[in-house]
Amino acid sequence: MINITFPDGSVRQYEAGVSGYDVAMGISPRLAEQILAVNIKRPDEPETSKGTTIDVTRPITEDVSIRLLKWEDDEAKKVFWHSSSHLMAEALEALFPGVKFGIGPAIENYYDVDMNGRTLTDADFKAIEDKMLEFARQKQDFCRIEVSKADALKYFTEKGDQYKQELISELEDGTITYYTNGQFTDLCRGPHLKNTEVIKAVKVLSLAGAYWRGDETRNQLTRIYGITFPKKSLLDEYLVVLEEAKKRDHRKIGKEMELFTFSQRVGSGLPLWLPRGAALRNTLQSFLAKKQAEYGYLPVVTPHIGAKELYVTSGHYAKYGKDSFQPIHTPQEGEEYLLKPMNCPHHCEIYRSAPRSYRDLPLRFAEFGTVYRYEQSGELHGLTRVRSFTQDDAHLFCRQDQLQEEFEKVIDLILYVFKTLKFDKFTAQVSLRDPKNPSKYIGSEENWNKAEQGIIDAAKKKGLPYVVETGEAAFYGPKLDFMVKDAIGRSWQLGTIQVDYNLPERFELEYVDSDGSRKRPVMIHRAPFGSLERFVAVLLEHTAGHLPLWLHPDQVKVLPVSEKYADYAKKVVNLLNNSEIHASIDDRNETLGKRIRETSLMRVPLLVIVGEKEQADETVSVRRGAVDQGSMSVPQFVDYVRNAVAEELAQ
RNA sequence: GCCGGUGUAGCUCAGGGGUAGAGCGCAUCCUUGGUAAGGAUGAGGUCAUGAGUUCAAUUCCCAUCACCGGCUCCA
Repeated sequence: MINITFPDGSVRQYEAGVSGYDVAMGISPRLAEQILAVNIKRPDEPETSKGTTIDVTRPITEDVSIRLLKWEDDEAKKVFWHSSSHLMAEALEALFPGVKFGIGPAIENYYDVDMNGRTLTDADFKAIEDKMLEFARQKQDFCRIEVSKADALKYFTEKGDQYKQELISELEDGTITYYTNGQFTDLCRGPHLKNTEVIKAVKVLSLAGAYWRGDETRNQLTRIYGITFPKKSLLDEYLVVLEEAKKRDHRKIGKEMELFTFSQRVGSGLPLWLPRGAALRNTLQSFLAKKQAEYGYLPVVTPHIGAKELYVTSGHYAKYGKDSFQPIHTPQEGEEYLLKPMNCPHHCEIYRSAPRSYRDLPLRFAEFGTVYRYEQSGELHGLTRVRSFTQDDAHLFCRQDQLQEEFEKVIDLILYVFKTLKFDKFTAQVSLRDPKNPSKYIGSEENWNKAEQGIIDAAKKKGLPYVVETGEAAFYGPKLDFMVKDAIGRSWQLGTIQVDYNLPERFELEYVDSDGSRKRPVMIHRAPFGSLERFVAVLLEHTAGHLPLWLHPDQVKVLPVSEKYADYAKKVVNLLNNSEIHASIDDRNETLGKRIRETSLMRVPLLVIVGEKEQADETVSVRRGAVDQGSMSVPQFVDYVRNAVAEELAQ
């Protein structure tokens, strides 16, 4: 007999070998129907362990704590979708004999397949969905089978599936399992559903190419994305959510709000900022510039090009020269210049422009620097990935004993920016070297260790929850990145802080220490927004374009109802302009309702209606968003707007 | 760069071998004291670009470019 502990703490005895399904059945048949998987945890596992998720039919042979997982549990969803991947593979094999399978992982809803030369298009989706549903209704059981490595290799060799062969050859004998459903057998660790019956709603979503094992030099497989649910209504809801998310797409909002555009003639990945977008950018820039001034940053300005030699010195040329915009040549001297892909080398030269004393440090050079990077055509994406973008860049040069404090102050600054803009759902990511690939990086082992430890210490000290990603470091140093998700859940890097011991060496940067000796400063690269372009994009998606009042490029609209009030309206505009509040006047003869509708589509947060019927000359009626604020005198109104902006900034 | 898709009026899109349509928007007028109001009239398009097949191409074929979803990459 074994003891099974339930989440409420109660313990029941069962025969060894009892399954999760049996346990559930003992409680109620209805529950047994609902559970998709079971999570078990042995008493000797540590507190933090999440236990192991297994098939509901797997025998349980020892004392465990048990959780019966229903659709509502994320672990159960994974099992459900993983089983759906197998169902899709079965459908594909039935429809297109000879296809070979790569990987259909549990965490994402896709399967990579080699279509054996056949091209799949979205016209095939319906057939795949129908076949999947057909198989699902057959109530195919998922059977777990343990096999030897030799047998497994033999099976997939005969089947001609080189991908599974490769996977198996890397596995250890004795740990290999198959799962079979219907006519389909797959190498798989599991766990899976009891049977396919619960899969009621199926949608094949999209196709993509994906390199086998993420390696550009290897075969490209067809990745088929899909989604399944235990109820049709859940699928419908999911599709609605997707549609809603598309409405928050910054490319759509940017067009509607007339913030930015692209021109085929200017070139792809080169954004054109329209007047309203430029106003938004400027507001963001001055917001940050003001804060940076408080933190002791010194604004600098550098050119958009630099001699090739500059980047040879920095090491960027060796690393990225071939994949960059190619050098600009001069007509006579045969000089070569590069469009600047980053500001750091220029700032290093500013540091070098004068002898520096330990008393001068830290020096913090800040620049809204526009940089140009040749991104592969397929990688371009709205404003989040472009070929010309403006970094809110700064480089801090400090002594080793100042590093920790400076780094922490940068974290404070970034948190301040994120908080003010209400980015509460960010992830801090510590990006370290890939220890398996040392040739990717420049600089000494010792410096890397120092820099990596410094970042981790600072993040810990600031109480920042972070995840560690190895292999994500820049080639010259480790990073602390702030990641934020867009409308449909894609993760983008915004703020970044990087510790760098390498560039100071390459540029032979020095300062004279208190004992008269020459020392090398440490450098911190940092950008709270990351880039204005990407930041605006994510900001728009987070707010669905309903920007905070203080940020809005068209904060106030003044709308005279009829022409006879035009003079008065102009007076209001002047007053507003003098109070540094943006206002515009539009005296086209249109109905008020129409104008309100239009401005709400434009997401103007504050609307002033001038010259309404019974109003005396000295009052305006004010609407904030959808809420009527009543009538107020013009000076009252100016105060009102000032206060509203201050309120938003203070929050 | 790679795989798949898309490119028709300001926007969202339909159409299809005989040089184009809808809804919304826009303009003018009428109606209406109102929060996405109604009516009438009208202006907008070398159907992404280039070459080809054809008596005839926006429609079919090919190439290019741009964009969309992924992969790879991301200083």
